[in-house]
Amino acid sequence: MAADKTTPKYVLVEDYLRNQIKKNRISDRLPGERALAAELGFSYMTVRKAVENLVNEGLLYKVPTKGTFIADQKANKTRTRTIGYFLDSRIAGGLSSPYYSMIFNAIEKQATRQGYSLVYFSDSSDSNLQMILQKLDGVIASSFLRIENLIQQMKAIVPVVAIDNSVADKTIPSVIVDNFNAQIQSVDYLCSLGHQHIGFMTGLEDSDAGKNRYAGYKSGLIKQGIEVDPALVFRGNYTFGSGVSGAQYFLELEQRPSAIICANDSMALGAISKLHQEGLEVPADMSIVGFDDIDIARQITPPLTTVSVPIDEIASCAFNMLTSLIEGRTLENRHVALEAHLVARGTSREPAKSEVTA
Amino acid sequence: MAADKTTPKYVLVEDYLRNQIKKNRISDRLPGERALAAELGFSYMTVRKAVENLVNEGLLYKVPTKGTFIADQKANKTRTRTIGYFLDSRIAGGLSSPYYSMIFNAIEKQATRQGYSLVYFSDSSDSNLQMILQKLDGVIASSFLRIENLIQQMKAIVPVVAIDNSVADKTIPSVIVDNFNAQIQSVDYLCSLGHQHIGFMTGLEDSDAGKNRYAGYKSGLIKQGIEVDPALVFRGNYTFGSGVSGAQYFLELEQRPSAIICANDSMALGAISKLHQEGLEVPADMSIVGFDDIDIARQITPPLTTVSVPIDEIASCAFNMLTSLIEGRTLENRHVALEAHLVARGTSREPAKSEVTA
DNA sequence: GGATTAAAGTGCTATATAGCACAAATACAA
DNA sequence: TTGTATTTGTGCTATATAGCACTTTAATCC
Repeated sequence: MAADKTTPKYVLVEDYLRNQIKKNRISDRLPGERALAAELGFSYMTVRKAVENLVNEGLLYKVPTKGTFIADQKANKTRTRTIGYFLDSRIAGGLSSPYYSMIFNAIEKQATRQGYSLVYFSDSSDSNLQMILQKLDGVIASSFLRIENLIQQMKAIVPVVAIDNSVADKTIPSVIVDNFNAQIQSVDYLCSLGHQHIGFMTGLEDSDAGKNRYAGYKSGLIKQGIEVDPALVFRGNYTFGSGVSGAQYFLELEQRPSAIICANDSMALGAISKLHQEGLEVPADMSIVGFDDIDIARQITPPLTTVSVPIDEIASCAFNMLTSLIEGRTLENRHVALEAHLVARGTSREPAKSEVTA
Repeated sequence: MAADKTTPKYVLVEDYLRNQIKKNRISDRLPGERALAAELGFSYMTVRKAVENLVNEGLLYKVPTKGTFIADQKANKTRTRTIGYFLDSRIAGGLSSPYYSMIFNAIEKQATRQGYSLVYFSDSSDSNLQMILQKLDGVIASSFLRIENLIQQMKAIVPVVAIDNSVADKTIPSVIVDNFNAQIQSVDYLCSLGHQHIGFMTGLEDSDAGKNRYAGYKSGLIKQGIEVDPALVFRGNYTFGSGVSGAQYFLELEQRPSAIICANDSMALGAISKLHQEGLEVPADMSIVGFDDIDIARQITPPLTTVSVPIDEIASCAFNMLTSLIEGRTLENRHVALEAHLVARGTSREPAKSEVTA
C-alpha cells in the first residue's frame, strides 16, 4: 500500500477498508486484525486503531473473540446512543396511563443500564418525525392499527420494534403478550368459582391486544359451555371513566352479571369505584377481574384479581432486539409472544347465593 | 492507585481524572500525558487511551503541542435541540406516579410544539449523567433536597430549571407552586362546611412542597382558632398505599377526624379505597381532600375535592425559561411561584350530625 | 461416531520504545 | 536589551512484544 507522507497510516487503512466495503469486496466479516496487519504491511496496533475508528463511525462492529463484521447499511447512520419510545398522542392520557408509564419506566431502566438515552415522543407530524429520528438509533413503538403507516415511515430511517401489538408488515419485529390465552384464564378461573353470568368490558377496537382479549373472553365462555350474550359486553376504551360507565351499564341490566372481566386495570378500578358508590361490595356482591397488574391493582383493598403482564420482560426483550438491529445483527426470533398469568387476589370469590339459585 | 483485577487500567485512569475534575483539583489544564503516566504508575499508552475516552465524552479537549484542557462544557456544546427531564430513580413509581406522568406529558407537549425532543432520565451515576448531558441542551429537573448536588453537577454542563421545589443555590431558576396558601384554602373550605376535627397526611419530608403543604395545614387551623393536634397527623409518602395506611390510622383513633386532608391525590384515593372497604361512605361519613388534581381525581364517583395544580402552566413556564437560557438570554424572573386553587367536588360536605354535636 | 484435549484464531489490555512536528522556555551571544 | 539557538515539553504516530479470556477448529482417543 502506497504510503503518503502527510496522511497517517491508520487513516490509509481506514480508507482502504471503507473502499473494500463499498465495493462489496468484504461483505460479512473482516480478516482478523493480525491477518490484516500482515496483509497490509502495517503494525497490528495501527490496524486496530483504524478498525476502531470505523466501529465508532458505525461501519463495523466487533464481537470479542469472534471477529469484526460489516454493520448493516442502515447502521451507517451516525450513532447517538439514544433510542426513542413512541406512544401516539391520540392515546388517552399518554404516559399518565398507568400501563404505559410502567412500560416506559421499564424501558428506561434497560436503556440506562446499557448506556442509552431514552427520548419519549408522541407527535406524528412528518416534520417532527424527521427531526426526532435523526437523533435516534432506533425506536420502540407501542403499536396500534392506526399508526402502522407511521411505523413504516420510522422503519425506513431506523430500526423499529413494536410492542403491545404486532404490525401487518411482518418484517417489523414485535414483542407482544398472548392476550387470548391469558383472557381465557380469567374466564376459567371465574367459572371454577361458580360464575356463569360474566360480563366483559372491551378495550380499544383498533388493537389486536383488545381484540384478542375479547376473543379470549368469548372462547373461554364457549369452552365452558356458556353461550356468549352480547348484552353482557360493554364497549370500553381502557380508561377509568369508561370503567365507571361500564359498571353503570351492568348495574342497569335486568339480569346483572355476577362477575365482570375488564380488558385492563384502569377500567376495573373504575368499575370498583362505581360499585362502591352504589353500595355494592366487591367481591361479595360482584367479582371484578382486570388485566395488566398496575401498581394500584396491588394496593387497593381488597387487591385486584388481574392478569399480570410481564412488563420488565417486554421491555428487556424489546430493548435487546432493538440494540441487536441497531448493531446490524439479524434477529433469530422476530416475533415474540410472552405469556401473561392470572393472579387471583381479593376482588373475586364465588357468586352471592342469590345469583346461583336464580 | 489501587488496581482492580476486573477493571481495565485505562478505566481506572478515566475515573480518577473524572473525579479530579469534579472535585476541582484540576481546573484548567492536565499534566502532560507522560507526566501523568509517571504520576499514576501506568504506561504512557494506557493513560493516552483514558484521556482520549474523556475527550470523546466531552470532558476534555486536546490542543496538539499545547496540552489537554478541561472543556467548558457549556460553551463547547453542539446544540442538539433536545432537552431532558430528570426524575430521580428513588422516587417511588417514577413516571408511574400520576403527578409526574402528567408533568412529563405537559413538558413533552411544550417541547414538541417548539421543535425539541425530550429525553427522560432518572439514573444519577456520574457516567450516565456525563453521557446524557452531552446530548442535551438543557434539563428540567423535579427537584428534591436529596438531589441538590446532582443539580449542581448538571448546571456545570447545561442550563437547568428546577420544578416542584426550588434549590438552595438560588442561581438555579425554579418554577414552583404556592403550596402553603393552597393548603390553607383546603382548611378554610372544610371549616366553612363546619369541620373542626381535621386530619392530615403528609408528603415526603425532603421536599419543600411537602413541608409547605404541612405548614399550610397547621397555619390554616391556627387561623381558624383550632389547636393543632399531632395525633391528627399521619406521615405519608405520597403513595396510594400510604393513603390506605393513613386511613387505617385515622379509623383507629378514639376520636376520628370528620375530614382528612391528604398532601396528594394518590394518598386521597388510597384513603377513599380503605374507607369504602371499611363500609364508610365518602363524604357522608368522612370528607376527603387531595392535592394535585390528577385525571382519576375527576373520574371517580364522587369526584375528588382537591387542590388543582396548574400542570400545563408549570411545564410551559419552565420550558420557556429553559429555552431562554439555552439561547443565552438571562431571565427576568428566576423564581416563579404559581397559584393553585381548591376545586370543591363530591368528596366533601358538612360533617355527619353526630360529629358536630359531639 | 462421539467425547475430550490441544491448538489456533479472535479481540482485548498493557507496556516499552522510538521518533515526528510544533510550541514554549531557557541559555547565550552580540 | 534583543535576537538567535538550543533544550524541554506537548500531543501525535508507529511498532514490537506479551499475555488474557474466550471461541472455534483440529487432532486424538475410546
